[in-house]
This record gives sequence, C-alpha cells and structure tokens, in this order.
Amino acid sequence: MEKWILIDGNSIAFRAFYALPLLTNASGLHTNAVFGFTTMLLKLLEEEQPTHMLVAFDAGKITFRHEGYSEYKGGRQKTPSELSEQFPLIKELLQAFGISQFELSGYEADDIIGTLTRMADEQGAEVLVVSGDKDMLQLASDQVTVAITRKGVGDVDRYSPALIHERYGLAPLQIIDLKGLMGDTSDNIPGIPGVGEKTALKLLHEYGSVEGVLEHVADLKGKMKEKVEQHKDDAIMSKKLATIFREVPLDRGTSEMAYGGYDRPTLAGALRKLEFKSLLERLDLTGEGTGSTVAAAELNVVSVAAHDEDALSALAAGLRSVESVYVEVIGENPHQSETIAVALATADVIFVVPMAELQASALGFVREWLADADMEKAGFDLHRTELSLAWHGIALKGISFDIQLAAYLLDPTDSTQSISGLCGKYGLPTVQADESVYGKGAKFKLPEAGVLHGHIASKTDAVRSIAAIQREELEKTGMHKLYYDLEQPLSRVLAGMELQGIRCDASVIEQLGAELESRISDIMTKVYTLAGMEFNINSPRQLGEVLFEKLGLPVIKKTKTGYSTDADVLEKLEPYHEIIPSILLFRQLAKLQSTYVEGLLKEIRPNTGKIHTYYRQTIAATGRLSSQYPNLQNIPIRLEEGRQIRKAFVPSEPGWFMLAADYSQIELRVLAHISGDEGLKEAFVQDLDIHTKTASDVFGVRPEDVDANMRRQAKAVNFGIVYGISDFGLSNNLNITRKEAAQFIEQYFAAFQGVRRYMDNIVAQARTDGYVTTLLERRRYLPEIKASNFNIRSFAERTAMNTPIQGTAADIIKLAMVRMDEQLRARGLRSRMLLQVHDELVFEVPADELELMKELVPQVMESAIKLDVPLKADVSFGDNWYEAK
DNA sequence: AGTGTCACG
DNA sequence: ACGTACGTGACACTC
Repeated sequence: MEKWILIDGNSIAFRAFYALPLLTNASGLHTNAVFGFTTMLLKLLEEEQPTHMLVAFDAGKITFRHEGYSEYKGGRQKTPSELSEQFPLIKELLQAFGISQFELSGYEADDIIGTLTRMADEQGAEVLVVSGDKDMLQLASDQVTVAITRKGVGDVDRYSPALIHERYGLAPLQIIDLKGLMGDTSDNIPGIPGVGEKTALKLLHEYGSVEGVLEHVADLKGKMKEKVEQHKDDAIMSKKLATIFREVPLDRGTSEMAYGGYDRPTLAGALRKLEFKSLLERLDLTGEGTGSTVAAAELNVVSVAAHDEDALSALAAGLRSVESVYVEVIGENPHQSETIAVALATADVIFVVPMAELQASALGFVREWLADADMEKAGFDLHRTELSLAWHGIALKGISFDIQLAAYLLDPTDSTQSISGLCGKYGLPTVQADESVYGKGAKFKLPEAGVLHGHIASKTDAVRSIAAIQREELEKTGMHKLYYDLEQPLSRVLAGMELQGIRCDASVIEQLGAELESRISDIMTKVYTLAGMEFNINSPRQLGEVLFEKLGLPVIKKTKTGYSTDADVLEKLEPYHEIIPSILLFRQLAKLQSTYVEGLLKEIRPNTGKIHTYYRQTIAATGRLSSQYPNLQNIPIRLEEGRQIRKAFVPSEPGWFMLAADYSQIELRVLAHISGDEGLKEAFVQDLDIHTKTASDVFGVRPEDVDANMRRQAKAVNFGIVYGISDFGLSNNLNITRKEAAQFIEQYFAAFQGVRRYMDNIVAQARTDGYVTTLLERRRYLPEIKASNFNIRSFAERTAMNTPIQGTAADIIKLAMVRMDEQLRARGLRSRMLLQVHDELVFEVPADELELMKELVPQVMESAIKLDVPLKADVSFGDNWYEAK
C-alpha cells in the first residue's frame, strides 16, 4: 500500500526555528531552522519508509481567507529575517533530498495538504500529516494520521481519530468548531471573547457544533448567553476561517510525489554547503563528493622517485612554470611536524615528491628551486610549510601567494581554512576532506601511496583555482595592498622569529617551581583544614559543593552546569569566610605551576634551550596575531609572583641584552585619529596622561584635583569605550550600579562628542555595508548587526565599534614589524626580533648595538604610519625579559 | 569534546 | 524586558 507523508513546511520551519538556538554557518547565514527541518526529515524517512512525500508551503501573503476577512493573520509579528532567509535553503535542501514540494498562490500549506488527504481517502493511501498546528487535526481519518510536533521538532504526538476523541471528546471535524468558538490569536481569528478551550469543549460536548450552540443560545445563561448572542457572526466567520479548504486546484498528479530516495553525492553536497558536519557523519556521507574522485582521476599525477630519470627530467622542465605548490604537513605544531611530500602543479602534470625522495641528491635541483627567492610560489598555509620544511633542512623562499592567508583577509571570521572547505566556499569542484582520507584522532592513518598522492595532487590542483579567484577578490575589496604589502611579507618575518626562538633558562623556572610547590602544598593543607575535609580544589564542582553546600556561603552567580566559583565571585565572598583568600591564592599559584612552570618547561628544546612559538596569522577576527605551542603572548606580568617567570627569558648569546618596546596607549590614539575627536587628539598631541585627562573631563575637575579613584574609574571608562561600551559592562567592571555607569558614559560622550559621533556612525555604517574596516582596509563582516535578537545585535554593535580600533592597532604593529625586519637586514645588524605581544616587540641585542637599537626600535614603531596624533613607543632593556620593563 | 577558569593585550 | 564588556590560548576537570 502507498504511504504518503505530507509536511506543512512553514509550520515545521517555524517550530524548528524557535526550538533551536541560532546557528550560523561560515558565511553568516542562519541555519537552525534548516537543521531542525533536516533532522525531522531524516527521522521520518527512517521510521516511516514512505512511498510518497511532499512538503507544502504557503504562497503569497493574501489568500482566499482574506477576501471575507481582511484582518486574517493581522497583527502578526513579521517573520524574523533570521528565519525568512532560511526558506530558500530549506527548499534547496528538499531538492537535494529528492522530496517534492508544492505551493500555490492564494492558498496556504494546510489547504494543499487538506486537498491531498481527501485524494488519499479516495485512492486508499495511508497518510501521515506532519505539522506544528493543531488545526490539522480536522484532517484525521481512518487512513490519515496527524502528527503534531511537541517541544521542538524531534518529538511528535500522533493523532488518530480515536486519540482525538480520547483527548478532546470530539470527532476530527469538530476541531473546526472548537476553533470557531475559541478563536486563534496567532491567526487573528476572533472566536467568541471569553471562551477558551475549556468552555468551548463543554459547549461542543453539549451541542455538537457552532451552529448547534447558536441554535440553543436560549438555553445558555448570564454572561455566556450575552457573549454568544453578541458574537454570533464572529463565531460563524471564525469557523469558516478555520476550515481547511480541500478542493485546491492541484495541477499535478499524486505520482509526482513518489519518493525514490536521495542521491548520496547530491545530499552530501547540500549538507556540506550548510556545514552540517554531524549529519554528514551520521549518514556516512563525509567521503561522498561532487566529483572529487573524478577530479583526482582526471589529473595527470606523477609520483617522483629519485631513480626515475624520466620523471626527473619532466620535473626539471616543469619547474619553469609551476602554478601551485602544496606540501602535506602532518601535525598541529609546525615545529614538530612531519612533512610527507612536496607537490607542484604545472599546466599538464602534477608532480608529487615524497619527502624521502626529496632528500636524495638527485633531487637537489628541486630543493634549490624551493630555496630560490626569485621563483614565485603560490600555495596553501606556506607559513606553516616554511617552518616544517626548515626543520627538515629545506628552505622555502619566494612565497608570493597563500590561499589560506588570502581567505582569512577576505573573511577573517570564516573558520573554513582547509583546501576542501575553500573549494566548497568558492564553488569549485570539491576535493576530499583530509579527515575522510586520513581519519582523525587515534584512527589517523596515511593511505597507500597511490591514494595519498592522488589526494595531495587534487589539493595542489585546487590551490591554483582558488588563488585565481582570490586575487580578483582582493582587488575588488580593496585589500590587495594590505595583502601583498603587509600580510604576505609579514608571514616571512614571523617565520624568521619563530625559527630563531627565544632562549629560556630552565633552571630559573625550576627554581620558581620548587618554591611554588611548597607554597601550594601549605595552602592546600590550610584549605582542607578550613573546609573540614579534603577535596580537589581544582574541580569547580567539588569547590562549589564545599563553598555553597557544606559551608553555606551565598550563591552569587551560576553557570549553566552549577555554581560559579570564578575570581569575581570569590572576591565577593571574602567577607563571609576566611577560606576564600586561601582559595584565591591557591588558584593563582596553581595556574603559575601548571601553565607557566610545567607548561613552559615542556616547550624548551633540550639541545638549544630555546622555545619556538608559532604565530597564527589567520585566527583573530580583528587582524591580531595569536601565539601557540606555547602561547608567549600571555606570560604573566600583572602580579609580581607571576612576573618572575619573565626572568627565565634571556638572550641566546652571552653579553647580549633583551630589549622591549611597547606602544603607549595605541588603541586610544587610534580612536583619536579615526574619530577625529578634537579633545582626544589634543590630549595626545600634548602627551597628557590620558586617564587623568579623561577623569578631569568626565568629573569636571582640574587635572591636579583628580584622585587615584577617579583616575581608576576613568581608566575603566576608556577601556569600555575601546570595547564598545555598555552601561551593563562598565557597571560590572567597576562594581557600581548600571545607572551610575550610564551616567559616566553620558558624561564621557558629552566631553568627547567626536567619539560619540564615531560610535554612532560606525554602527550605522556596519548596518549599511554589512562590514567594518580598519585604517588599512582590513574587513570584518558583521551579519548579526541586523539580528532581531537584542543580545546578538548588541554584540555585533560592540564589535563594530571595537574592531576598527583593535584592528588598526594590529595593522600598525604589523607594519612596524615588516619595517623593523627590513631595517635589521639593511643595516646588517645582528640584533633579532623575537616576540610580538600585540603592542610590544621584544628583541635580543648585542651590547654594541644597544644604543642604536634603543633609538631605532621606537623610531620605526612611531613612524610605522602617520596619524593625526603622534604614536609613542617606550623602550627598555635588561639581562632578561623581566628586567626589560 | 565541552566547560570553567585564568593568563595576556 | 532583554543581560555582555573586545581579542586570544592553555590547563584541569568531567562526561
């Protein structure tokens, strides 16, 4: 027998949208309703095994129901844009599933479904109607079951006529009468005022229908009688509106709804586009490409072996016209990675040279080509590649284009950075994802050479296609200068710093570790005594139990899993129990011990005593760098105990010095420049203490009358301004009321009206353009600036205010780094740039260059770019990083 | 793998 | 009414 599934597309999309948190894919599209829709479809397909399937949609705003009642569905909230933008995606998805869909102007989805259920009754098919709307219950019959979603979309109640009778004591068609009496606020159907579900059911059990009730109006009493008499016409009209129309002129046969299953590559493509990775995996579609295997098979791949003279001569000839380079690097940390093979794409051949072959003397000409700065190379993640090859004794120079770096500039918030992901993003034939070829985690395994080389070749091939698209995009978006003159040159500077490494004296750290160990052990004993029991202080859960259950301290804040025990909470608990300071101290020392003593010791290379961090150039949405393995951008400084760690960072040559230079107030100077605020600019021109100046303006006192507390509060306001201020955030930070915070902000904006204008303008601009930019035209897209959800929108607004400031500061120090590197080379200096910490550069300097570098470094930093206010860099030096303060 | 916490700018 | 300050990475714990 035929089994039909008929889905009310609009209703299910609505339910899914409100049931799931807002998901966004890399391009900023919302996908939560699509996701919910998809999971529901999969569940239905699996559980029901339908022979026919159709999703009906409402079409147009005006239906025949408006003819008799123009207010139908009036007063309804507009569909949020986050949902409406998902309907095209749902329709595409249905196509990929091979599920038919239907809409007809002037009719709603339930009318289409109603018409089809009538036909099913006539044809003897079994039907499951799926909707979130209980009106649909009127369609239930012996053959038609109506599934209504319950709590989201995963779960449904299946209504047969028997169940409807059990729940409501009504026949399916009486559902119409029910609604005629009680109305429906969401559709603006009036019904009879004062009649809810309970009263309506009582009336229907007594009189059977709306007409029955109206006939027996004389039997009613009091207010009820009055209401029914008064709203007789409303009830009749409401019933009419609630009646599903079952005679829609469908212009197609039911055979077109036949469901024959989905095409795996097509569905895989659609799910990949939506970034539904979990579903791809669940359906085992991860390896299913849209022609990737075909693409790989069509490529002319030559695996080069040192003894294969034909291949070698072809490769030698090919080196003159290499279009892209790809090196397969395995491992997260490029300083401790494995390079598998180097691949080069020429117009007609892709050469894959396994690492062992590349090391052979016969391949010396390839190594020379790689090291030749005049041979330009376009590739993927060449910063990582340069490091990995360097550790294997092979130099890589002449990097001219990197598709990962370009992708980052084109959209820094897009997390797809793999070649396979970029193919999908730019609409190119997909290559297989690494994960599907290699597996992941413990299952990671390289396949046999044929498959491996084919995969590497397909990626090398893709690189050139992606590069061609991106070069154009960089021009179009005005980011070509930023790319070619700044980011690409910087990549090489970073690699130099990373390979150089920074010397770290293990004995200093070990000494510190020993002291910490004994202090931690003492403090643990004290905490256990005060708590009256032993427990794991490092476990937020156990600590929460001890503090809030055993000791009965007041709960200040909760996390989604339990009690919050962060430093903010603990500070508020200090007056209640003497255990609190000990816990705070334990936390502080434990952090130092685990992250900075044990963590850093693990990163010191035993043979050189150096630490090599890896700067990530494609992570931070604002344009900043980040640092990994280890992170050298968060070495303690604020508290003296932690600051001691810096004593371990020393010059790598005897008699040299550490020299550090940091920008003074770079973000506020940038703000002064881009906002054009006269007062702020003047403050920097005069090189005033900016927090004192702010306090004096905000509190309306003379600068010499600003006390420490006023300055502290002004400093917090300045931070807030840079972060995209809100009264809530400031009040939290200063522990004052929101009202007071709002007052501070208002006073600030009154004093710095140019800043207020900037903040207003940048948000408006983000709304118009969909993105904000830095001084060097770096972009960040902010699709959420148009969100209807207050929180999401507010977050985007703060980001719009902050990103041009933080991002311009990042642009500036990057410029300084490239210039500094040029200067060191041009002047033939031995001094080396080692670290960047957002507004600070750290060098190691021979004694005889110290005086020069003390002048040169700040000079280069201050002249990196010309702003309307001066830039200022402070320089210091010493025997270690601690002393260079 | 996700959460909480905390180090830095 | 809504309920967060911006940007990162590493560690320990928990499931």
